[in-house]
Amino acid sequence: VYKALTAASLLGLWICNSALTVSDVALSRWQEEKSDDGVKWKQLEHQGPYFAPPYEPLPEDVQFYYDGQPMKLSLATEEIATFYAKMLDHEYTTKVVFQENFFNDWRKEMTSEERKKIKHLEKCGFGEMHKYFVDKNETRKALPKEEKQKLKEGADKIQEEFGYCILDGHREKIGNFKTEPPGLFRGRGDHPKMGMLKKRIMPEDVIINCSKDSKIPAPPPGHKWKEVRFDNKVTWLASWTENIQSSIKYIMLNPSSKLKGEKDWQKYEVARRLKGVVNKIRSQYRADWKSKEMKKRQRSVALYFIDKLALRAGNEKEEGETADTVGCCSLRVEHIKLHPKLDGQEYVVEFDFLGKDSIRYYNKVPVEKPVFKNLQLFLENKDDGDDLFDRLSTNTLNKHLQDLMDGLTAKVFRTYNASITLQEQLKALTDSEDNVAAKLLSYNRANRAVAILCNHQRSTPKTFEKSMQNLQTKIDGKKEQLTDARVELKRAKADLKAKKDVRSKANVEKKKKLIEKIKEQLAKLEIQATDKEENKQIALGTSKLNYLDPRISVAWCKKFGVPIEKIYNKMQREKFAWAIDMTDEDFEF
DNA sequence: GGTCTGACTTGACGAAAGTTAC
DNA sequence: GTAACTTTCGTCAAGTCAGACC
Repeated sequence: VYKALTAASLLGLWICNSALTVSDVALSRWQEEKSDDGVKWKQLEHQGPYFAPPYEPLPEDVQFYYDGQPMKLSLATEEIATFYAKMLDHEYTTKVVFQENFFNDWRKEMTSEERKKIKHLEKCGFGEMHKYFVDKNETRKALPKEEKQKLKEGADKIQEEFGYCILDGHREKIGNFKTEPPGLFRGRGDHPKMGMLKKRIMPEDVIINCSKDSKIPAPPPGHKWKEVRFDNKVTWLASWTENIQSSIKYIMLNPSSKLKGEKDWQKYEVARRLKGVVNKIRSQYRADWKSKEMKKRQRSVALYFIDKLALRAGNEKEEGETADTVGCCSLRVEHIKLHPKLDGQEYVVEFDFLGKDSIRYYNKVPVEKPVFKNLQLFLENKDDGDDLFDRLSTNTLNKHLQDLMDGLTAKVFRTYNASITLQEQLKALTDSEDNVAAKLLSYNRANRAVAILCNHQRSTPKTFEKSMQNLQTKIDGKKEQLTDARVELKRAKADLKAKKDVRSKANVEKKKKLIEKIKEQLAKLEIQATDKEENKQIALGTSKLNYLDPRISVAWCKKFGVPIEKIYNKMQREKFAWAIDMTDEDFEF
């Protein structure tokens, strides 16, 4: 089996394999082989990144104004001005931090004459430039079909040339093969660096990673790479350091690639191993709630939260460099409230904090008594801004988890709990007698339970109310159709009674069928409306893509005769190709 | 142990593409 | 045929985690 797997993989195929134990064996062998020296590939060849197009100067008649007077800007200054002008109707430009950061960085790039003159942002007139870009956008949208086709062909050609690489003998799609264009940094939430200038990436900034014996990509004419290296222990093809946080950005493979697929598979296998030991781990952390060591108590309470509430680990962050957000280990006193009694429940913890992407986490959770008592203890003599778990770091937590199970880290609990919830919910909600639409509602509801657990929110779509209304109109229309059809059936029946001929009989049957069809359509619409309403502020995509073992979904589809296309779109089917191929209806997470 | 940093995953958002309604 | 709406997908920011170093 292992040989077959390797061979199949080399061909870019996924082994079809129904026996789970067999795939387990294949995986562990693969892991063994992979872990020997950390080698990720033997051969890698690609074209390097596709660079953002150079700045196109504004036409003569589009002007920047200062203090009401038109002012010709140097090219570099003009380019940065256009970044701001383009964003004029975005909320960002109303924020003081954004304005100040932008203005600061902009002035740094000005010529000394410009800097002497341009001293206040509020005297800058970007309006004409803004209008120019809005118009340009509309013109592009209104382009005739053939022109659009030409643009598309141009993009396809670039994708074809830069969008693929050769990895260990097969052609693989690259995820992000373009460098990020220059612009103004858009941090999320209350980000202290929002509005700062994100500089243009040049070939001189880029490190290329490929095989020694491959055709090394040529830098654009007149340029050089920062470095060319041959590191087969990492998976990236190119990288550069970005100037806002000085973090490294990478060009990597598409999720559909073998490399990423195998990694994904491995992730779910780790989560499945957790399933086997989770009860033991749970009794252990319960025991630790009574430990004499403060460190252990904090660790065990934090782990309880991570397990029960699917919180993120919560690494420390550098103050003032990013938005103030937290996860489990970085929770502060101000983020929880303890209620001995609340709404008829005992020992309730009220969480209120900003998590990743500054998404608010708000939850009132009844906890076990020892947890509550411990929290009271942790809070003693602390101020709002102090760490709740002052003796705990994600590092020590993960080291502890590693001791409990090989490969176990805090985030595995999120994967495990998400996947097991999906499996349980699907079991509880699916009725094999239902039609496909109703089964899909059950699937979405199961998916939704996970999204709620993981706190995956979305802002209500701008068109939500309207599209809800439209759907309601459709439903009303269908109802009317149904009433009409019923009247017609009555009429047809009366006709049959009077005439008693074949034609009238056929007509009655026809009307009956029509009613059935309309009823079905109506039910489908009503299900759609329910689904939509329940999904108003919940994002299903993130859990589907990152937390739910796809084999659960594939098995469910097979078991209940739901076409896989109903739950996974094209991209998702490509990403989960490994699971679609190997899973049969009996798969258990 | 703590800190720093490189590599990799996760995440919301919005533009583009696709579909439906008129 | 096109406007209106929905879905998909690319983008890039923001996390997690491990290993090096002290």
